[in-house]
Amino acid sequence: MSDICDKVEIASDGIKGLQMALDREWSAIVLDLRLPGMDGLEICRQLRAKGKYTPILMLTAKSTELDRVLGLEIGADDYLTKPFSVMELVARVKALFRRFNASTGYSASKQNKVLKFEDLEIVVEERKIIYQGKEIELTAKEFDLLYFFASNPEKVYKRSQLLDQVWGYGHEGYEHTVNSHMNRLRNKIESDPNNIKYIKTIWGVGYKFIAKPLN
Amino acid sequence: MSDICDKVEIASDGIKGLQMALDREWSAIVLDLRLPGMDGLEICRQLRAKGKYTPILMLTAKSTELDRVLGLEIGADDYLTKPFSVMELVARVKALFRRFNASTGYSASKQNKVLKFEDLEIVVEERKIIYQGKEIELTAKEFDLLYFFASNPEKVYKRSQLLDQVWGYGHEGYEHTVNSHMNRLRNKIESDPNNIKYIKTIWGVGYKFIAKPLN
DNA sequence: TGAGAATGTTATTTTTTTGTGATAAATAGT
DNA sequence: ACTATTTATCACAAAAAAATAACATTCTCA
Repeated sequence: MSDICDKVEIASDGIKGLQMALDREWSAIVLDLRLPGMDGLEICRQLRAKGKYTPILMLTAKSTELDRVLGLEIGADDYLTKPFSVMELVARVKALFRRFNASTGYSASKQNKVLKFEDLEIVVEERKIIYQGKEIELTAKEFDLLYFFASNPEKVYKRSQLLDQVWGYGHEGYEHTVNSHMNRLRNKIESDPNNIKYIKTIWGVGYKFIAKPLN
Repeated sequence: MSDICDKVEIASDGIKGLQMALDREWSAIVLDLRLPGMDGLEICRQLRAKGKYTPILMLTAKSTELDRVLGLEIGADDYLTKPFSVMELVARVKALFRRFNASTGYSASKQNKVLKFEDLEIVVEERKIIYQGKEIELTAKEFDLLYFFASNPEKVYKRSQLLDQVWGYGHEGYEHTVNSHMNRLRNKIESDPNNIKYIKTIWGVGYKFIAKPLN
């Protein structure tokens, strides 16, 4: 989140959160429906009733249509159902910024448009990659995984971390699912298996993206 | 300003502003000469050089004749010296609208009135398309969707984004409504379903318009 | 106001993706 | 070299997503 925020603060319960929201000006509020102290809907309702229109992103485990309508009617601006990935959360918060703080917002999304490496280009907005000069089709998960992974070259990720980040916290699944996806990615962007250029296995730990960014 | 505009957006610096001006269609641009990032004159020059003829109202503190002439030569359509009253600004913007969007009161630039692709032409002012040499009837929603969509080739849009942009923010509706419309559009402009030329599905995400603009 | 068109919704079918299990290969420790 | 552990590979079935078609509702305009 640090790439889109100057300052993040967390309230440990609903009542404190409401107080913070009222006391100061925020760019956006991420609000869990299920909270100790005071219910998320109630907070939302009270904020709006008191004339605070800070953009609110509501998080919830319940995903029924009823809840959704209720949440939005009470004044939330967007809504995310658990489990969600960090990427998704960041994207939604960015969207909130764009919608409500127009002047600042436009830049955020246009930044980081293209990740460039030798022989590999990741065009985020177009969700496509260009490998060795030609476009390669990736599935949604493949793209998300590669994009996240390639955003932090040289950093080693454990499989569990990749699951958390790309599949979403709380996602129940096996770690070796990551293997499969890395395998599929390698088939698409590692033309010479004896000379790995991008996706390196860190034995006993996880994976590391090893290409140098060109921009 | 709200009495004369549907939507106003503000760029925080010159470079972002130029990007916004190029990315989308605007009825008019109010441009400050003195800007962080990129000079107003330069923006004006670049826009015109790239074939964007959105009406521009230039604001400036300097009021010498030289600046004025330079500003207009470079392609600004009107000019306002600080300090100015809001009334004056509104009046000038209205005048711009009158001059440039006379009959329709809507679409802006002289250029780009027609989006041209191979086998497909979108005539914005007449809200009609020409596919494979002959005119095809589109309904209102079909046209709006196609027009918005085709204005940004290669960019991937999620269904929710299309709903926001074409149906309007706050529109309550199902995402699969978009599917239906895309389906109908495809029936009209994709004569060979095995060889998609315009409307590509990005599985798990949304849609992308994939034809290359010809102008 | 009423017929026809446009649009939105629902249900069904088709397609694509993706998670998983089985097995093979690779690596590290002894 | 042998074993235990980790990773790669592959095929397949389940799940998810989208296309399609049929239906219902809303909107338009004569």
